[in-house]
Amino acid sequence: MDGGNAAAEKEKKKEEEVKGERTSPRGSGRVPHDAEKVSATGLGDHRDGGSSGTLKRASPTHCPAANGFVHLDLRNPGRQAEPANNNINFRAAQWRIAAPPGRQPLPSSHIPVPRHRNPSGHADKEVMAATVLTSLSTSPLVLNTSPAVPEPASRAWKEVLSASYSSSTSGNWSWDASDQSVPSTPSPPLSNNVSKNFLLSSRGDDVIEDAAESPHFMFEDPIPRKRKNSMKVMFKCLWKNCELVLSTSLGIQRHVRSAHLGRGSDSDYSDGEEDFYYTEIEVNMDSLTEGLSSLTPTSPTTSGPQPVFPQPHTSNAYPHAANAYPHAANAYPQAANAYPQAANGSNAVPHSQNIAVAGPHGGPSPTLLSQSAPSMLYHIHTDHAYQGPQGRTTGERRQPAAAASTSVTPPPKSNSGTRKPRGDAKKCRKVYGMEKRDMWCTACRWKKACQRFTD
DNA sequence: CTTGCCGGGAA
DNA sequence: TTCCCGGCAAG
Repeated sequence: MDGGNAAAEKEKKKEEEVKGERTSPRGSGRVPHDAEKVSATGLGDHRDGGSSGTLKRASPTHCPAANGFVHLDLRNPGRQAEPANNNINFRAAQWRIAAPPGRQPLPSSHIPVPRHRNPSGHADKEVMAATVLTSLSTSPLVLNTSPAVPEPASRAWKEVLSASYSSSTSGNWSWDASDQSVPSTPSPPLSNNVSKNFLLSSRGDDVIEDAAESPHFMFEDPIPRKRKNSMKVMFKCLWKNCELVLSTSLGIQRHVRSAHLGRGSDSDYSDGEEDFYYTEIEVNMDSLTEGLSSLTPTSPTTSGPQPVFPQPHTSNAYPHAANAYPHAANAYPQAANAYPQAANGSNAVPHSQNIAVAGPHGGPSPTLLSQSAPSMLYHIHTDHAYQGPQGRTTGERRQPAAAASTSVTPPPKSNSGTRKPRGDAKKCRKVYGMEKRDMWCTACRWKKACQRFTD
């Protein structure tokens, strides 16, 4: 009898204790819970300090807008086969020194990535135009900062271009104030539409395509940053029955050329006719990603082939990949190692094969995609990938490289919906009360589903 | 608020 | 495996 009472009392006490404790976390819902878990697993390095710290170390300034462009620089060190651990310092130095002496293959730190990718004449044209535009909007002085190094012509303009980029967006690397004394022609912030479009249409192709080619940068930062303004400019094919949407004008032009105008798919030649067959549209990326998140509840590593839902997939798969790379290269030299895993394990890449499209607005049917050459589809990824940098101006959450390789999100409560509805029947607890807990069915005692009074 | 019980940890 | 409990979510 003692025992029983004691036990009951104890229980009661406990229960009360619990209650007392319970009230406080109330309302916080799952968030803290999950957050806690995340951090516990080491997945969520949600401290800004930690994450951006690495980046900061590499960059002389903390200019947030730089994100989008850092990667341009990052790649060079790699190419030059610099020791990984030297990268940071080396790069930092480069940023300060406009024109390093000697015959560095790539004297300027901001030399754009585009390696030996086959330069399409068209792209050149476009970039040239972009260059002009850019130079118009930035100080001429800035252009001078780009060291005149004997290089192939193509490289020359690229340099100029990149110089402009750097100055107009992340203009304060090191030579900022001193060099550019042209306040009257303020460089457009990265976030504004002009530069955004600009990025998408011209440079986007250039760089992003590269990103696709060298995927080592597509790891890390599995947590897609929140885009504030998630409207994205896309290019939609107007050809009848073809609603292909690509994220780059170049891409859409190629598509039109090859798919509809019957030109060689790789033909560089453009007579401008394509322009009539596509239009610009705005797509709300948020809804895309939202859709995605609900569609891909499981981690890529474990999931098998998934139902094809191309649209959302694209949008999501790439954002983080993209964000990843700007700092990835320097922050995590070993990142390259991590990547292979990601590439193999995750199905992000495979999936993307037929994406290409579609806004949330009940977009084009997937079938249409098949019309377009697969190669086209690349553009969209890359572009999406590129989205990342734009949206993040403040520090964003990053994850250790290791975690990045596995999955994007912590295994979601996959079957949270399966929780069985509460029955009407009174359970042991209610029937017997706390005092007679020993009369409860074991399940009830264990806070499991009651076995005695089932529904 | 109370109650049922899932998910997961400890013994 | 058994037992326990934090905490979510329905009511």
